[in-house]
Amino acid sequence: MPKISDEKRAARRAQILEAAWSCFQREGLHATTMDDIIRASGLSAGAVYSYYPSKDELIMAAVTTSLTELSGLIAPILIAEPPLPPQRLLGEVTATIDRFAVRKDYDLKRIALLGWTEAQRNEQLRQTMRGYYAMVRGQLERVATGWQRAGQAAPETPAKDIAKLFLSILFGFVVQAAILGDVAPEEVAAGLAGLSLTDVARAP
Amino acid sequence: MPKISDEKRAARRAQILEAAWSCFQREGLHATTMDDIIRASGLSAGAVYSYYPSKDELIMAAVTTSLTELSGLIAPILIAEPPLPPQRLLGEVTATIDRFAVRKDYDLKRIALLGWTEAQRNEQLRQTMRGYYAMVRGQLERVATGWQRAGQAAPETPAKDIAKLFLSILFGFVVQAAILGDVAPEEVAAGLAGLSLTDVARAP
Amino acid sequence: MPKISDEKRAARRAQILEAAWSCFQREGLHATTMDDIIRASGLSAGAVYSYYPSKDELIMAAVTTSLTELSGLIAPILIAEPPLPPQRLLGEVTATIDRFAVRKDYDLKRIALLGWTEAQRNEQLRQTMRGYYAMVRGQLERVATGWQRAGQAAPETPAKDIAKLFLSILFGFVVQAAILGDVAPEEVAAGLAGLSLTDVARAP
Amino acid sequence: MPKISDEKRAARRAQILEAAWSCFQREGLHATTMDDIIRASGLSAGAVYSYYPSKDELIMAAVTTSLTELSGLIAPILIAEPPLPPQRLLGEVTATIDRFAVRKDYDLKRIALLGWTEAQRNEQLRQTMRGYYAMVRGQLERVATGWQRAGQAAPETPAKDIAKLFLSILFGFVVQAAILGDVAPEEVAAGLAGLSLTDVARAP
DNA sequence: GATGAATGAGTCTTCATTCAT
DNA sequence: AATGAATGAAGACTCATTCAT
Repeated sequence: MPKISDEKRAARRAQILEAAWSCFQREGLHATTMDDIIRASGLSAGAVYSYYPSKDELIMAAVTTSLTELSGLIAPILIAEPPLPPQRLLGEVTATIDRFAVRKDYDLKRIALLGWTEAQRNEQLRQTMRGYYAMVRGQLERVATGWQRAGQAAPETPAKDIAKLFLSILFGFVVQAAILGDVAPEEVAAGLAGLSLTDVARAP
Repeated sequence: MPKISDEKRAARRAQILEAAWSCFQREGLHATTMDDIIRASGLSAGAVYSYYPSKDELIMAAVTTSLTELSGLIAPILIAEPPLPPQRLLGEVTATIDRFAVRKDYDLKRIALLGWTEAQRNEQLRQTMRGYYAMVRGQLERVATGWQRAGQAAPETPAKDIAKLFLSILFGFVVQAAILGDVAPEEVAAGLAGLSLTDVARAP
Repeated sequence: MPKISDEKRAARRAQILEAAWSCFQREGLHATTMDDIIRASGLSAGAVYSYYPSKDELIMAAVTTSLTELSGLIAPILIAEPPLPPQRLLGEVTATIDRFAVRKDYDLKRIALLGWTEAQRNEQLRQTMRGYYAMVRGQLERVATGWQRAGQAAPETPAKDIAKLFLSILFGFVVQAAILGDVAPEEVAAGLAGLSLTDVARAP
Repeated sequence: MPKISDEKRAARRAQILEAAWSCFQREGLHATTMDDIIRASGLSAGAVYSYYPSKDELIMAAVTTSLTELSGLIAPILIAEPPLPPQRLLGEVTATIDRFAVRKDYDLKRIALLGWTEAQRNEQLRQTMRGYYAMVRGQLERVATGWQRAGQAAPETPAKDIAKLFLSILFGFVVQAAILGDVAPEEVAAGLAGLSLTDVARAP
């Protein structure tokens, strides 16, 4: 076989990653064997290893790629100017996360949980993840400041704290949906609205 | 040989569980070997196996015991009548979670993440966990109803949604603290206050 | 496609052999991978395999070619009539062996050791090697007879034994130079002279 | 099983080493698989690995143990005072090497060749080996000085050169016996006598 | 003729579990 | 009851070789 084209190479990598995702999500990162992935990918051991030199690299790729792809989808929502009001923003972002299971056998929420757990023992992954979430939290902080300006958040509360609260809600949505399974984006959004008291309070 | 007393037996089980926690949290559930735990416990392989017949049982015990112990600490806060107002409740519960970590070599947040991940592939654990969190959410729903009665939550929002939002915040606090590490209980509580707009709105 | 010329074919074979030598000597016969050789040769896997159909063939070629090339250099020294006296002959032959190593990335002594070791498990190589060394020993026997005629060796000693001793010295020089590294041709020659006692004994 | 006695432990190690020797000598160091050794030892994979933590350690042990055991046998011959005359010494040492196949399936000469080859790529082994042979050569130098005092070697030749020559003969005997197989200790000894010319020269 | 991606049997090593003492 | 040596199935990864292009 002559040299393979770059697209074909990328397609093969994607094919392997797809297989890895599907196995990881079913069995977890460490309980998945390379053989599982190899069989799922439809390729041979050697082929898989020629694209990803070790199981660890595959794990890193599976997790960071998820992170990056999700990032691409969420950023536009966070960047919108003026920012969406709290409940709307929450509804949009959680819906995006929920919808992300674009590919068959791929559920972002499960992968996210796996990645968080793995980050506890994989320093490199931990760093990458921290960088990524720090960035998201930065964007949320900007959004929070916008809310304060728009009278949608208390001005005396540090925007950073609002960002932390909001990020918690997002993370928690992922966990709750993954484990209990009965949480819809609208529900958390409604819950936040219920706790905000905005309407109630404003109704003189 | 004389039969071992029940207390001694319980003490041994605790000793092994302690060892398991410390290893699990450092290495993760699957990357931890029985040998790690055996060495950490200071007992022999045979002894450990006579108390926990398999690694899976040990994993189950480590996770469910955490769940139960935490439950015992949080229940009183949720049960208080009348319920604490939203921000206070959040502050109390997260602080309890945070404090629970103090025990040497034991960090509830890490164990929780491990447990959630494991629940994805262990049906029995998943059921146990669901049951437990469903109960917590039930309590939260009762609390939310209390808030609505007290004018601390919008009455038209389903109490269930408020409970879901609140549980998300708790889960998310655990994740954010485990990964980013720079989140204090007061901060998320303040963030919620900032988003509630209660004071602001009520001002005029 | 045009058939490749015989010279070009021979040049390619030499190029591959050169690459193989350089790898073998660095890593040993079995720890060298075909990929090492392929990369060192600058050719493709397919190309290398079209010249040498297997790793074993390449090993055989690397070892026997060395043997043959060395043979070509040593034969003239052994054939000289009348034969050089013992110490001179030893000096010349070891110097020739030593000099043969100069070629970049090629050290005959290392290759010889590899070949000897491989001959222990490769029957074909063992036969080839035996034939070759039996021939050399035959030449040495002729030389020994010459020495006896010239009064340079005891006439009552079987010439064959002298040949065996002499071949041992040569083999041993290779080993000692390869492992200890601090042995010069003149030194072994001088050592033999010292043990010969010729001058001393003849003195009175 | 309770703690094993030290002797039993040593016996097991010996049993594994024996198995390793027998395989190494048949197949060579790298072509031997751990599975070969495991099967030959009659133990399980885990057991073998609990005594020798890696194949490399086993190789090191196999080679250095040979070196040490041989050392114990040869040292007394070299230390004798006054030293045996050259031919006798050569005869004794080569005979000792030859006889060394104490154990079934163990041939020192083959192991020596394997060790020398391995030392080319294993720095640790190379160092160990150098130290060992440097010591032997030191002893030979002392012997050579004795010969010179006794008029059995030319006094003007550096004793070191005589030692180098002698060590070459020993190494070469090993190689020649391993490859050509038809060399007896007496023959090399006789060959050296024939080259010494002692009797001839002394005749008049 | 040449290329180099793909194959898959085979390698070393680990580790949950057992059981003779 | 307790010990810890032993088991052996299974895991990650390699590498000689092939063959579609």
